[in-house]
Amino acid sequence: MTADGDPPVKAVQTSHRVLEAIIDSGGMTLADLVERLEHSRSSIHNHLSTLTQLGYVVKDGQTYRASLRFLEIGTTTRTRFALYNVGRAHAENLSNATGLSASLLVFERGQLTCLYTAPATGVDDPAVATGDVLPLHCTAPGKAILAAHPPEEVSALLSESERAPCTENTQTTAELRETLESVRTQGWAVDREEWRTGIRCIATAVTDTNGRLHGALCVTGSTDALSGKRFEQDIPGLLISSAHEIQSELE
Amino acid sequence: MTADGDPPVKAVQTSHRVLEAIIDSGGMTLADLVERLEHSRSSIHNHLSTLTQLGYVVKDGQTYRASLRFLEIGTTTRTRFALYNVGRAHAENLSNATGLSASLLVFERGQLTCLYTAPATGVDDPAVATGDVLPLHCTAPGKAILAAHPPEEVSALLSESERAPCTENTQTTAELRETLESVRTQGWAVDREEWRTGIRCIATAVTDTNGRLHGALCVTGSTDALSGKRFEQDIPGLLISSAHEIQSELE
DNA sequence: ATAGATTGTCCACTAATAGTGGACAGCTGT
DNA sequence: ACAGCTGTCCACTATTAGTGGACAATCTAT
Repeated sequence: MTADGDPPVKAVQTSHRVLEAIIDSGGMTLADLVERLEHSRSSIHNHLSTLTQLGYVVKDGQTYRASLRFLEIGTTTRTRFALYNVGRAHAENLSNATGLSASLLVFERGQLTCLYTAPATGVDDPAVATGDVLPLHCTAPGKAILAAHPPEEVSALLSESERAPCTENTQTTAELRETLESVRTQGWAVDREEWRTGIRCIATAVTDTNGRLHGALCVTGSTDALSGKRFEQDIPGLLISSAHEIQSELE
Repeated sequence: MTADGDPPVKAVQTSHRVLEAIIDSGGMTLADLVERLEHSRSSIHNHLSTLTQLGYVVKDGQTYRASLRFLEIGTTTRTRFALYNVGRAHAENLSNATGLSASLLVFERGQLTCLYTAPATGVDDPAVATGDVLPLHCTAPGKAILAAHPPEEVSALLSESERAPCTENTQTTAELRETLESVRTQGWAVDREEWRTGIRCIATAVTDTNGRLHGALCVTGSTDALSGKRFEQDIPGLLISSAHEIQSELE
């Protein structure tokens, strides 16, 4: 899937490398790119002008950056997910009912990507925002997705992503294995500051009426907003019933 | 800018064509692509597996579709816009104050792209949503952007986009020219069902304290929610003051 | 305004490869 | 079992991606 080995069309790969460098530096100049990538200046310039001409890159003064084409394509792609179209309204309701941020997530290419977050009122910068990619091993939605797969596949799924601890609370692989077992019987997964300090999360997998896995639904909040009976019972109850509502509307 | 003529790196162009076909059909099979594009089956398959390996495309059963990588990159790119980071909260406030949907838009590559929409409460599907691309000549934010440019550049900007009428109310180019003049003196632009029937919109350009154009702010609603004194005075007043607040925070 | 740095463009050259068409195995769903 | 489509491989050739260097154009800061 995300196999290594050079792709068949190598020119596309080098354009990809140029793009990657631009993206995760937030904008680079030609000279910077020549320095970072192992290609001649003319070659990089050719790729830059190709990407610019095709609309993927924009030149701001001297620096090149990714264009808003990606946002356009991304939001278009999002509407192809039934989980998004059906689940958005339910995420809003869940957010209102709990006072927490509620997110829809999809498992694709071995990655967990957030399709949509209904932010809690007053929260301008939720921990999980639209477009964010979350680790599988230390987040509630990640565990919910893992638990929805056959146990023998789990280690393969984990090898794709990093398994590095994110906080001092991140579970070890052995702990995780036990946790997944209880997630399967319990029906929901939790994350107690295992990903980000001060952040707790509760999640459940979302399947359609045929049992096909569509993704996950989760609520996120600070540890003090998510504790005690609320954390153990009330919120999970609301979460599960939201997931069931979505399930009945899928397909 | 969006100049024609083949880009220097042609393999990237053909990958681009494959991607385009996939995107605006919402997913295609190999056979379909071979039929639509003028390339051999092996070649298209090579591009498909390259794009898949690099993470831009995903195979669902037999059909290829764009991946959520675009959403990830798109939302990352969005955070590089000061207008987004500063304006989001103001758009929320404006939406609450007016009961309408409020959007932030940016002019890039001759296109007007919506960075963010704060939907009116109860509206699940706003007319202008995040990632949407709007025409310049028949929308309020489009006119606001056009009016922010020197008059002699306007026709060049319009030639990039289509100038086709969208509804029976769409202004002719001559009417538009006069309108832009009054937008410049008045400070805001309107759209009376010129783009979508039943939809009205009011917009203003947003500049920073140095006069640099960052984009536009607009509110959108149904014609019955946007009429009379509200449409002529109240809403424009709120809009302009929101824009001034944003301006003072930019830079 | 001027100087220094960076970028856009062009060129000649070569090793590399994108693209073709066909063949065959593997998978999928009827 | 069968038909249809996909993944993979192959040999071949015209094309081209990539190199390095040169010069003009453009931008930036003094």
